[in-house]
Amino acid sequence: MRNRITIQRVAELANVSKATVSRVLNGYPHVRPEVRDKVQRIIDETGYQPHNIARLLASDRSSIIGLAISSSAQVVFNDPYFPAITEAVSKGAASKSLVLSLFVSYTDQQGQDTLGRILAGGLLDGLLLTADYKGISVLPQWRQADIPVLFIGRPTNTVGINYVDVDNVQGGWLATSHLIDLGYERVATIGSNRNAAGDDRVTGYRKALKQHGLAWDERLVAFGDYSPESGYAGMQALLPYKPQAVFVASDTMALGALRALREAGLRVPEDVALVGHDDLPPAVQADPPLTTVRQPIARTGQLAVDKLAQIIDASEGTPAENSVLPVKLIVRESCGALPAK
Amino acid sequence: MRNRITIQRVAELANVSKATVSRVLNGYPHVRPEVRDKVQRIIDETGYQPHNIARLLASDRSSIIGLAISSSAQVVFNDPYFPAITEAVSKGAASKSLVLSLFVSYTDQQGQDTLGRILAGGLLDGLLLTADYKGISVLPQWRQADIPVLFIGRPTNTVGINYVDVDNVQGGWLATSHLIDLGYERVATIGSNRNAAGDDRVTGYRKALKQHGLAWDERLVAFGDYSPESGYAGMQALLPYKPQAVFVASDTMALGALRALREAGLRVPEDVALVGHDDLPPAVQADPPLTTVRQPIARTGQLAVDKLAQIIDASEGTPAENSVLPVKLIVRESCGALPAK
DNA sequence: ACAGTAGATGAAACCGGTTTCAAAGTATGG
DNA sequence: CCATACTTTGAAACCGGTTTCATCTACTGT
Repeated sequence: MRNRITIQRVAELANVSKATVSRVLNGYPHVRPEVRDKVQRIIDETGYQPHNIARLLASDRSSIIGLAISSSAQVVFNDPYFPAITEAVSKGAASKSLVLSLFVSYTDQQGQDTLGRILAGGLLDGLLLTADYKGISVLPQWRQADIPVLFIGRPTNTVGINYVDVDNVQGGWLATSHLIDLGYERVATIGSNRNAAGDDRVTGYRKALKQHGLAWDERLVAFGDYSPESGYAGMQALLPYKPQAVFVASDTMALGALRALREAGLRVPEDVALVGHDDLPPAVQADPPLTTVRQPIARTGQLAVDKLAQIIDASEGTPAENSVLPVKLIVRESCGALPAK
Repeated sequence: MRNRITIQRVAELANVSKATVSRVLNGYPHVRPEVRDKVQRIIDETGYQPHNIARLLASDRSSIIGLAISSSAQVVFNDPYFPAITEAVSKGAASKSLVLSLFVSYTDQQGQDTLGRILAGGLLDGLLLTADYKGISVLPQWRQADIPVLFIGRPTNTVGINYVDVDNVQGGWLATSHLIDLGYERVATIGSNRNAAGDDRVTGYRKALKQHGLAWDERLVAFGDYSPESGYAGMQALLPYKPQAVFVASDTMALGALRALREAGLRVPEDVALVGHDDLPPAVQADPPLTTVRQPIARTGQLAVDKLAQIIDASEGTPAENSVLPVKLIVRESCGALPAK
């Protein structure tokens, strides 16, 4: 960097020592107001900006957090959930003056190597991980780096790890109860067993059935992998058993399910009612617009950053208190509660 | 960091100086093979990892590049283009051992502040910017930081700035020509004038018309903002003028257009043929699947990283040579060239 | 008026690497 | 066999901040 202004230069101009400038910079006490003002003026006049890297080295803090998005293969950004959470985390980080670095596909070999190297290099103050697949657990890399880690979504096979999650059981329950309350009796589901969220939503479905005195019928339960194709296949598997209503555990799968219904010549909601989950943009665009369960993604992202920052600051007593955010039913046309437009 | 192994410790264990270890680490010459081996052995045994931050400070290189995604309001990650390019850039960065940091919404006030601070702090070696809106130009922040910058997509009002783009003129031309070749005569378009890509696609459309001796009819041209809603509105505006075929300048808008057609009781492609642009996942999921122009997004991302890295390394003679990647027509059902399934 | 203490300040060490430079060692050529 | 050049190596400076610690000043209470 050619001739950047350094703290030394500012100190000279203000006739004080580097230490004093540093104190002003960081708002520390023990500086006389007039000195503080003078230094501040010089800083403003020169447009001095502290050199991040140098600051990091000295303070052993980088103010950089990582967001690692798992996923095998191409699925990554196909589900709009990931972009949404990424955006939310990005904004959360900005609001706390943290820099966000992004790692896509940390589960494949190259991703692991990259991430491992970064972690060992001490660049990151903390790491957020999306727990979107079962089997994600504490990988050796970050166990060794002992860096603060927080999962977004509940990891399945790891205890003592902090996470921020939404209440997926409630999601499944809300959707299913709504359908039952509307009078449907053969209520099916297209769930997923790929991750904890999928399990939870099915649990909510089951809970609602039980509570309303309906029996669990294996043939009315299909499983998918959050892709539209799997929703399509799931619906085709359900059709022979004549469901009156279906809770689809993700909007993305619901789009596939819609297509299967259309191809089978069935109308939504007249012949089969549908409720999705997530309330991502495609839900509104669908034909008919999807009744769905809204996850507070923006809040999830912000909260994840806040909690991670908190863990980083605490450094010692890791506050193992996890957060589960509530979800909310959004009624549109696909469930039959509203008249079609 | 508690008790990390430092270069000093490695040097002691190997009975050499820090300088020598540094040479081994960076593969510099002037180290006797046996010394090199010994140092390497110690490094392996201890699992030593150089401290990134310290290295950065000393070498004035961070190996961190930024990706700034512009956009006002909520639009950001609604168009699957952004997630796709983000993923591509992320992988590109990983393949070059660069760390990627992400800045969403760099055009609003907070985003600008954040980015400005980071740039001035000298944390980033280079910056990639998505040129998705007209009016994005060289902001004072990075002009001052004089950091290497590369646009993804062609910026409209800036010269002498490097960019990587896809051949949008060709895209518009391919789509329109295809429709004309299929025998449609009233070929409309839903374009966009929000960015250079939009302009170019319309230019391609116009070029194809001219080349086939068809007249430009103002009433057959609508403009949108890449949202499904604007595609919907655009199609409604076109319908009174009875287009036989429409080139929609993005798949996302095409989805909206499809909905407008369905609501008008028109079948695709029997009544109106459609060609989209981008070939993002929704194109395949659409009903009917969209004929569209495929942009090589993965390659764009990788190329952008490569070029940025090149500019960073060159430091002096900025190679102002820009790249424009070719696009390709993908024929599916919405254009009527194939029989419906 | 004076001991005691709190506040303000600067010098210097430090963070963990890279890079320069001088010195020592080794090979080459006349 | 000696002058010359080239390779190998380590000591020390350096990158630009933060933090410790000692010193000096000013204020408190008696």
